[in-house]
Amino acid sequence: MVRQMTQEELSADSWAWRKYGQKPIKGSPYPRNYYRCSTSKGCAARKQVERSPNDPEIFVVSYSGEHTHPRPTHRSSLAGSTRSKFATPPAKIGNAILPQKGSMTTSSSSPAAGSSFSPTTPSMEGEAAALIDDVQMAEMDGAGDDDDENIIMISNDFINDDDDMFRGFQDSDDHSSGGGGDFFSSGLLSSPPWTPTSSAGNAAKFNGGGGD
DNA sequence: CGTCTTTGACCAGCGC
DNA sequence: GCGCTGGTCAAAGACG
Repeated sequence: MVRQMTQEELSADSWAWRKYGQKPIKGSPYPRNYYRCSTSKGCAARKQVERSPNDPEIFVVSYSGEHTHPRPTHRSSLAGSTRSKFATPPAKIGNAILPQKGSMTTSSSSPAAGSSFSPTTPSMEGEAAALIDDVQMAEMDGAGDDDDENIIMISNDFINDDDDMFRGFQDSDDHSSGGGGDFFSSGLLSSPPWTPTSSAGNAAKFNGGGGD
């Protein structure tokens, strides 16, 4: 399953992922990060996260494998799971960072902005989840004719899972509808890139953007 | 102390 | 066979 999501959506992933690798990918200015489910030891679920070359605010996430355990509700038992270190402040990733190709083949240690990020287990679950709920609703409203501009679904299992997950936050929806805008005007994102009105532009960007 | 991230090394697949 | 590329391993250090 391949999915494109924003950093907020990435952060709202309620699974516990442990990073086990990062590699620079040829053709992409951003490295690819490899995560493995750390909730259960024998869980075979994995995901790969890389930034979209066309839009650095969009993360291309590839899921593989199946979780062999139910979705964790609390991760407090994990020692280091609460660390939410955003190494690169996402405020200015939209512009002004044009990665220079050349010297990131072997030495990926250069802390070029956006080279590393940690979407694992943020401490803002409730708010983010409620926000994502709005996102999903917006997708439902605006993406009726255009199937997939930001989110490409290959498997329906995760859709159902997300539905179940978000349904739990429905009751806290009031503050996200009224104050949801504050989230974006507070510096993280000036405007959500996936509003229905801008979907056409995104679709054009992904299809004919000429990224290759 | 347990789990995390980081990061270079290692391995397998592929094209020439 | 060789080199390139992508995926994984594992040691070392950091964090709560």
